[in-house]
Amino acid sequence: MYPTPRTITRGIMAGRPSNKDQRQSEVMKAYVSAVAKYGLDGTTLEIIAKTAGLSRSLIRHHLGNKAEMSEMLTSHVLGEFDKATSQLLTYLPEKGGLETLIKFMTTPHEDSDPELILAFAALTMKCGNDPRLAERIRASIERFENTLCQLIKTEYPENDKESIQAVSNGLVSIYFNVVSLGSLSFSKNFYQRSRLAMEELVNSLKKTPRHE
Amino acid sequence: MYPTPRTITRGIMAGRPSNKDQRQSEVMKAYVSAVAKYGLDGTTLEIIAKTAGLSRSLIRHHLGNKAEMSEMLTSHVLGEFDKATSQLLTYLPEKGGLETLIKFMTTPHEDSDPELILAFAALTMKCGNDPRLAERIRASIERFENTLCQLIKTEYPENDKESIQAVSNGLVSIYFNVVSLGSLSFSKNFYQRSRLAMEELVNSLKKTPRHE
DNA sequence: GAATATATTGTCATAATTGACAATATATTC
DNA sequence: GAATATATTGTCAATTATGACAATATATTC
Repeated sequence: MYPTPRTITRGIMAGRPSNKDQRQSEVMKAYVSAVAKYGLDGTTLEIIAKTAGLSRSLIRHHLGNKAEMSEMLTSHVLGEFDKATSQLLTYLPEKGGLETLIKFMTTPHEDSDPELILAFAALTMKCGNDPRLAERIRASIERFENTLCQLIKTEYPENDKESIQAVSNGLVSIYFNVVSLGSLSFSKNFYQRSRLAMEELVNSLKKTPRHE
Repeated sequence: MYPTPRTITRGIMAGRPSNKDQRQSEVMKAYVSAVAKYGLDGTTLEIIAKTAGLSRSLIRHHLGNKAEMSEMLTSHVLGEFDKATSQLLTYLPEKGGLETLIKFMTTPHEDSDPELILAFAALTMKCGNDPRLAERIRASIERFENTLCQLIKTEYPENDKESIQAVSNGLVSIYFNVVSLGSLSFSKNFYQRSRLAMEELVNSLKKTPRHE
């Protein structure tokens, strides 16, 4: 039996220090990985635990039951996606602008970025009966598109809003497509075609004559 | 107990006529619907049965166990996708060409076409550990892209292969994106942007001067 | 109507997934 | 070292998904 009830706090801080925050981020990383591989429903607590190298019970202790974990995953994925979107605006101009971004978007990666997008996609396919989730995802995608619009506007200021939005939409679509089909092991030509498509989209905009 | 063994055939055709083929196509339709809604792993035999209006046991009788059903689903989805691709080549030119196709691809549908693409996408996300499946899907997508290349070549014959392939890749990407995000209930502007992006891609090609 | 082949329904055992919580271990304050 | 708060591990019951197959119903040939 339980020796003593342990809910009485005497106002003094004592006891083993909590590592809940660290564990949560560890588990979330594993969760995203697992969802990218096995899908939202295909991901069991057992799989998450194994991926994270922790026991299932421990995960339950730190993160709650599966419903609560799903909610956390949603917030985590959308949050990370938005964070990446914001960083675009901050770091991209000094890194080489659109050209660099296109190169990045059409290069096969093995780091965690694609996993995030795949988890994002998995969430997207799950909001048929969840209008609130749909609204959140829509908002994130629109933020992404709008951020791209700003970047495009910086390099191609002469163009009207509609054209820039169309190009932005095209770039985002091709990027999502590249990531989503990443596990199909396409040849380099596939990525080459995607990159060319992005470039042709951007080239459809009016170029500003450079100062000399 | 079973009254008599029933495996002895006397060479004469008798017995209740089989409706296995019809049942299979009914179940496959329900299966695709369910996968589009609940994902590949989220789709249980129970859900399929309910969607099809049949009992789970009956489905098992006609279609086998879940592994066998999954294999059938794969063949069915890829087959239907390829069939649609072939029909493009046959019917599109007489229906108005690329312009009509772009309009079709960027119009929100509620029929079974998006469900098929969503099931296709669900399959795609499941081939991380299944190189053979990946190969089949890749082949289907490349057939789709190549078919589109032929159609583009017909209307824009002056362009080199690379440009046409890039445009084709872009159109396919945007189309997949539109369908995949279909459940997010985007505003009409979203579809408008996607359509404009497709049009700008096509307009990036050299136009052949028309005969007068 | 008898024999037969298939459709359809129903039932049961097993495995997988999960939720709840008991039990133990560890780090901290005093 | 005592008290305490948390981490970590372990166990068990409930639910669900599934496979197997028995039992019944129906349509066909003769």
